[in-house]
Amino acid sequence: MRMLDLNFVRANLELVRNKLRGRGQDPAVLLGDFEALDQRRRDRITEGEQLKAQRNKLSEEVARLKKSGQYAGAVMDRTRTLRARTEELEAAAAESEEQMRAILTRIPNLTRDEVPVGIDERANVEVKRWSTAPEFDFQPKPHWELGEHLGILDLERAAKIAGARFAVYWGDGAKLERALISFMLDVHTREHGYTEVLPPFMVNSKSLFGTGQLPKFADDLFRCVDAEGFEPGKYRDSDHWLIPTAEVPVTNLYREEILDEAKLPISLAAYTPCFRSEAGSYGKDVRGIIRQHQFQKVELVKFTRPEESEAEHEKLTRNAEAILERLGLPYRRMLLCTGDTGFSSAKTFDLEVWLPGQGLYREISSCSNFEAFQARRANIRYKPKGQGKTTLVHTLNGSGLAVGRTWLAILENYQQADGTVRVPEALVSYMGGQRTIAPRQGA
RNA sequence: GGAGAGGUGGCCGAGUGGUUGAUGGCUCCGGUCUUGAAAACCGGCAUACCCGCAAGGGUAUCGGGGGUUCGAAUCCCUCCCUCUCCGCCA
Repeated sequence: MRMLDLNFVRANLELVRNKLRGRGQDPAVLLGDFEALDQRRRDRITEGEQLKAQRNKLSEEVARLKKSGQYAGAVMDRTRTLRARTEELEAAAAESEEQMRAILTRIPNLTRDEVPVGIDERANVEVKRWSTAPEFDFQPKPHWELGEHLGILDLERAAKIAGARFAVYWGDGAKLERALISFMLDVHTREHGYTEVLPPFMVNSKSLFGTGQLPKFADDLFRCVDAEGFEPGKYRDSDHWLIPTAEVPVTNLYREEILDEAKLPISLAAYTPCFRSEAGSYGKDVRGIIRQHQFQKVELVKFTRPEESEAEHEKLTRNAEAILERLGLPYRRMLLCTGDTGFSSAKTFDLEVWLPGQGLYREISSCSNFEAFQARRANIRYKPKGQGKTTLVHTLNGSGLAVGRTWLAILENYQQADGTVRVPEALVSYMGGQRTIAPRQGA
């Protein structure tokens, strides 16, 4: 189990080192003395296997002797003696393998060459901007004020029943969330060719390894208390973690499978809640519902042939943008720089929605091409026509969209001077014909 | 939770300690035949790693892990998953 292919890393060490530097990471820390470790590993394997070959020969000798009724005791004794030494070498080889595995599973994907080099979001590049930006003749409010005023967003009681970073939606607030989910799924399935799936909201650690959340990002996840704890390097079928995104269960649907080339590309759309511990983001985005332990999301996932993944990445990103456009929400598309691109991704576009209540753009979707990175970890392959060789597929995904952030973007963009909120035209039918969200009676 | 049955290569399915990485069938690939196709026939067809310029050789893998043994797909332990029955439950 590894992330980048060992042979590739070995043959392209300098490239890998450069790509790591591009991400702002120190190759020496991540790779250690790669060549020496690799050489020692190979020496140990070679030696151990030679001994095993010898042992196997002797065992065959025993069989031959016994078959012809001859005495085999002496050979059996020799083999027995070989055993201790063999086991030693095996253990040493296993130790080296583990060292290499630990290194490889922590190397992030190599970013594509067109990804701008930079250490943080300041180096991201704005690719496009789309707007029907609303003009306000009053001071627009942030969504938490609007939500509270309307009686549809209840953060206080959420904190009481679940703790900080949770939300309770009442009345039209709950209805708007549900309308958004249905709207997004309908557009993607009816117009963009995605198949809807409803996966489990918990996954095992093997799945989290497959998409790249484990081992490195265990702290960002909620893990259920199972009999077995978690130790990096040990991935199970039977433990339970809350999903941080539908990407995990949906991409892993085809883990350890060989897909039919005729069915590619496969496009799946899934609604799920997402759970994130948000460790390390204390004090960040504490107001409103920008950053929550639980939020809802409609996720788009694709499995493609390697040569189509770039084109499909653009299509997927356009599919996400279509939702923003249909809802009349101003946004811009950012090409993330090397340092801001996620661990598993080779190239990522973030879509950022305009939030007039706060006067800034906020990420509402992240669309990534993982190329073969996840496919290699999860072992998802297909058999190209004409060649016998099974090949890793490319995987992609993107939010289409984050529902909670869409919800708050609508509040902020469609607010009116009196604090009520207009319902975007595209959602009216999903809201049962309702055109305005007014303060909840009896709130 | 209790009792039982089972997990073998892309798929189906043999195999209960000794040239079994694994019979056979299907799919797939190449070829013969055909105007073309089908059928028929012939041949090929697992993966990873190690050694090697290569040819080739070696090691490991029969759900996962551990054990017994000179030797394990085959025996033992354990975990996971699937199926049947019972109980409980949304």
